[in-house]
Amino acid sequence: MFFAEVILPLSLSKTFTYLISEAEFLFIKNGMRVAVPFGKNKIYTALVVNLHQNQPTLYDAKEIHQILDEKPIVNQIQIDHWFWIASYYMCAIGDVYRGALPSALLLESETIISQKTAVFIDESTLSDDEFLIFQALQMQSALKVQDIVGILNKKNIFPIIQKMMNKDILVLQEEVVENYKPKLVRYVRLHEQYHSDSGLNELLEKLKNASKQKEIVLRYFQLTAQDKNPITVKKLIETTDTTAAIIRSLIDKSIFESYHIQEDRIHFSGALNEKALQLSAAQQKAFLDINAQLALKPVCLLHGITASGKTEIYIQLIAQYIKDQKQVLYLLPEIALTTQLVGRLQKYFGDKIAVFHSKYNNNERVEVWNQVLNNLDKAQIVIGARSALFLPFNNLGLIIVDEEHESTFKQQDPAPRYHARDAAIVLANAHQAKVLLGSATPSIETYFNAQNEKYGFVAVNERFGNVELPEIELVDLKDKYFRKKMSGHFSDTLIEAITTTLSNGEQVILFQNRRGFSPVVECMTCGHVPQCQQCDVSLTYHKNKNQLRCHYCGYSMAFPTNCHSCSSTDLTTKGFGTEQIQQELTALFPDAAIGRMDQDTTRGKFGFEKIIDSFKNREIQVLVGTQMLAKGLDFDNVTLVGIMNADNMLYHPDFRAFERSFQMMTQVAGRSGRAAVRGKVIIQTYNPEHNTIQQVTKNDYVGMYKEQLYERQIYKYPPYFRLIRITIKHRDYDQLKSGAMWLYQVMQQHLPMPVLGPEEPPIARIRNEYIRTIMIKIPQNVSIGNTKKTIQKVLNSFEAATMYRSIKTIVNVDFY
DNA sequence: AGCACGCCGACT
DNA sequence: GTCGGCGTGCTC
Repeated sequence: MFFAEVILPLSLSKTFTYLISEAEFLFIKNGMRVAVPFGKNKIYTALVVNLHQNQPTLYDAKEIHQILDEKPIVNQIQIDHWFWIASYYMCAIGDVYRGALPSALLLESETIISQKTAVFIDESTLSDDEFLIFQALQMQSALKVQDIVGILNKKNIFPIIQKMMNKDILVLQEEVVENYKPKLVRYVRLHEQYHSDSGLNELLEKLKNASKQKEIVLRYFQLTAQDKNPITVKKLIETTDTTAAIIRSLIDKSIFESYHIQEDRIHFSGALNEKALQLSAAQQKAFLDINAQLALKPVCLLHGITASGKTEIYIQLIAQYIKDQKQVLYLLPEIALTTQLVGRLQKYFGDKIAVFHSKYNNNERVEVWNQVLNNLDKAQIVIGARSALFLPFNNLGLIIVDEEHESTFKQQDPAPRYHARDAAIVLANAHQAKVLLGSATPSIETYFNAQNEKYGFVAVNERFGNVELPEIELVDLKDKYFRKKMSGHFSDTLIEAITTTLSNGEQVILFQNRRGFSPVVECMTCGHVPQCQQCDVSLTYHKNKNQLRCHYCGYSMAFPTNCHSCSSTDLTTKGFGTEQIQQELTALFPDAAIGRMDQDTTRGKFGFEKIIDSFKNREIQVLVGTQMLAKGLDFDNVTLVGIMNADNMLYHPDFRAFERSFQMMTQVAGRSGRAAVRGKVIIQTYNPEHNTIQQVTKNDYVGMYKEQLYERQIYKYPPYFRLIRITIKHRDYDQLKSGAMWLYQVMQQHLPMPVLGPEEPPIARIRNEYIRTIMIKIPQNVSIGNTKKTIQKVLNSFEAATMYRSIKTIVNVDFY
């Protein structure tokens, strides 16, 4: 007997065993997908990870339903890597599988309900619900489970279906739906009969009275003459500024005919720039040093100050690996940055670049997946956010992790909670590939590894083209408020600087970190602030929609007309977000073009690009934004950066608050003066003497590193200790409290290391669930593997205890 | 994640 | 007395 060991796309840690025939045994390879029945009547897309002949003793293995692939779509390196992620980040292998594979490749079955043919049904024997289903089936031959839920307006419809099946009225059928559809593009061409000169005259005669249609036909000729390529319907509509309806009428009249061609959804056409890349002396030296380091070590850190031209160094390095026919993965912290980067890389690598991230739709992702799988030229360089790490590379030579310090490389919410930078290093090791970590402000852990010579280290300390670092000026808010030099949140110094910059025709960026300082509504009479019903937070005021919203559960309500506590109508908005800054700015500079960039204004696939483009094109003079602005954007006309309030990031209850503040401010400051003119940065703060702020002004990364490292050692934080956070949630406050205490005590008994908690987080209730956290600090000299095993054991017994088993637990390894 | 089984309160 | 709510446990 032959068996296949598979993983299922469910949050399950086990693999499952299915029976296969000998022929299937010989055909199936690891990494192929098979459709398998699982549970009562569902079919899932499972992934084969092992083939064997060991019959399970405790149960009868089911047979697989169907083989879905001709050849593996996942390779062994990936499978091993996924198991490593599951084990290191303490999550189910099913979670990794589900997170890794584009969802279009994870087909799921859908139950199709239809009427049994050639059976007489006595309608009088049917109950009301049964009659409704019966009637619906007269109109439509097949129904889905969801349809019936809608028709009956009931949750649990299975008993009714069961009854009708017993009465021999219905049949069920599981249907696996293929989600991926190749993209077909609609083209138009002129109908054959008008190709000759005489036909043409006839056509123009015909359209004499339809000026719009005639214009379209003429434009069509113009376009074909211009670039010889087939003309898409879309292009014709765009260039002639018409509607699809008019084109359709031309097709209906048989003047045009339309046809379809399958094509890749994503293609970047960039003219190849034949000119070789010209590196500065400093860049060239860094490039050689990196190569020397990577010859000795698998990982190298490139510490290059802002605007030192790291991208050119990357390009040179990529070119080298491409020449050896190796694949290159370029990881970025933010999807929004890809457009800018793709544009730059195209000049050197033409169409060898593929992009992969979560804003791409399912079909687009499958295409990139297949390109990488088949090692196609057009996916030799993959640019992507953290999930690109899961692509089926088979010949990886280099991984670049740009802006290595960014926290977005760590996936926080749904499992797998992996860190893309760390997982990339493990993956590279399996491929015998190299990793380059780049940053102007490396994370403490990475710099520590470089200092200890675990990683290679290369520094670039001059800006490209020898542009000077910006001049940083601190503004003491305490003093300014005392001396009444403030207009709203703007100091006179900042206003003056903005005025000068604008009059020079240069641009300004204003940075406001919203974290923890959202605008709220407050009652002037009783001080009441509206709270979310389900979460322990104040509702946030959104001016453009005149709404109050909860950022945690998404609840929203209209702006209240009176206080819900005392009914007073005297309400005011408090707090300080980007919106308010924009508003104040408009009042101060009524003639300036002001743009805002935050989560609200960058929704949608190209929302971000739109704002960036209009800023680059200088249609916007002042850009107000949140942390998004800190991430590697390149504007050549910005000479002033203002940080509205440096303090709210400094005082966050987080061991990385100072490190993060330094990184954030240094990165934002780096946006200023990237071309010829020396830039200026103004930081408004209540604590101008604070060490971290002083380090930012002196551009003293090493000073910040040393100070933080010292504190990390004393207070037992990374890199000296590894942290695991366990979050537990429950609807019942008391049950959660006692469960948290139990878990804490048992953990402490079994672990010879600091266990902290159980702590109530700043937001102690979300979506009506109370939350507590426990933190475990693992010293360097203790085995992480064994510690995790112990933690898992304790968690297992916690989940087995009757009184606690309804409490949800979430483990987050290296949560920082 | 489903989905069934099984135990308690609101209806015929 | 039954219908249906959701807490609990298993799925190869």
